Amino acid sequence: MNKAPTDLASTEGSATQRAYQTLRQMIVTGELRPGEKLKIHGLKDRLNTGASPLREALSLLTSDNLVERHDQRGFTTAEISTQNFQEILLLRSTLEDLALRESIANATQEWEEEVVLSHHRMLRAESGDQVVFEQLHKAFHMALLANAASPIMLKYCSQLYDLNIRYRYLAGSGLSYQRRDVREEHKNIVDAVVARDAETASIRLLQHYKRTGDYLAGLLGEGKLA
Amino acid sequence: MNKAPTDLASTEGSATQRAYQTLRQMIVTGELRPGEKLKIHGLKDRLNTGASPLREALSLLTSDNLVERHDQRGFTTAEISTQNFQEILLLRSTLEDLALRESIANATQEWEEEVVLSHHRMLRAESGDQVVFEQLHKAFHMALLANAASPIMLKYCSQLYDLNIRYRYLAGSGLSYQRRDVREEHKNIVDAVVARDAETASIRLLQHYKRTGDYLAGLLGEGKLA
DNA sequence: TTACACAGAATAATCGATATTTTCCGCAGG
DNA sequence: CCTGCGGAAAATATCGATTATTCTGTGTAA
Repeated sequence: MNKAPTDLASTEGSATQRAYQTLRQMIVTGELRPGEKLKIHGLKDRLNTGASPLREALSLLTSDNLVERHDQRGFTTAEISTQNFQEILLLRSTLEDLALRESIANATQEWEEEVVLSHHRMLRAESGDQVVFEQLHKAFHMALLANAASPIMLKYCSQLYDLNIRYRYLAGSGLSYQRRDVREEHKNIVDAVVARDAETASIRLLQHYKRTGDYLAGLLGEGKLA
Repeated sequence: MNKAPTDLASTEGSATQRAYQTLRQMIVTGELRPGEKLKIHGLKDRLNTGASPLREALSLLTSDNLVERHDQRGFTTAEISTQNFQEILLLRSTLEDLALRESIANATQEWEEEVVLSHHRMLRAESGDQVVFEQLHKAFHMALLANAASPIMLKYCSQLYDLNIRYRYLAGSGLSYQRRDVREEHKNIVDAVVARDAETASIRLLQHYKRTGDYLAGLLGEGKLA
């Protein structure tokens, strides 16, 4: 049980890169609470790395809206609020709608196969570790959009996805009972994509977001976020 | 004549913050060319600051899509391309449309006055220094959106604005002949805002972007970007 | 001629120590 | 009781030097 939280990929990539991945994961999963102060010294020990890579990693996370930088008084994780959540939902819906349509407009066989594959992988991991599942879930959703030749938009979508999933983690796993509906929704999206029906695919994707969004917003409103 | 290019606000704020502002300006105005390698050592001298603040500033710029980070082989400024330009234009149009409508929906007297003021300030600086004018131009456009209670969206709009204006700088000042039309367009947008007519304001704003966009895209296509 | 390997130089990344700034707490004065 | 003012303690930010990595050019062998 004493695997340090930073052991992922012990020496792969730069120290900055490792710190970045680790911190991002810790924030998204709620291991670092919203609004929590991120003290350099403390994290230095926890991730056993130097201050420079740490600060760099935190700077990178700032642009992902996961960390706030307060000049001369350090870093904190981003706060949460219903407003923030609603904004993320709106932006996500807007941008993913665009991206999905572009993706379908450029449809190729490789891309279609990649969508099917990532969907399958996600299904297979459904009963396993939540963190693994969520990674594959993200991979699936990004695969839907990946065929859009718009790097900035995809980057935004990825960021917004993480911001959104953070709320899901904070809500705990009490939402697994929905799994069955969600599964059906995913399946329907894939079907529409394979049929190259952008209109239907988009409507289904947005509904999918709206539903889980409403559910989470409900929890948020009740102050039930852990 | 000794003032280094970094002397702006000699000791105001942190070294990181200063480096960030300076570098951003240098990239946006084209003083640092697209795709140019950003060597830490060289910049250290130019901005006379240490390596740590520099790296941090570059990390921050990465999230603004102005700098690319290549793990273990340094930083470069972002490349330009017509695709990139078109993507920026599309995202900008989409997001600013949303933001402007929200802004108008929340309209207050203070906000309205702020719009009028920033418009006036921009007009006044029209014949002065290009850099000053561009700053006020940005201030005006951001003022239009500022009443939207959506921080992430505003951040994206600000980033996209800078990415866009970079192309304008790269195209040189050969576009000043349009000034008169643009002036009229600005005026019309302000009028629609004051009238709280979201539909008209949005249409005018998007047309405004489309026009300057088409013009710049034309230059880009001809390879005329300095 | 091309492919490969290697050494040396250049550059990036990181660390440890120092300087600077903020925060916190107790105390005096209103 | 509240407010404002030091001054120590903590934390941040920065620097200079060290370490690790990548790049470059040259020579050798197939």
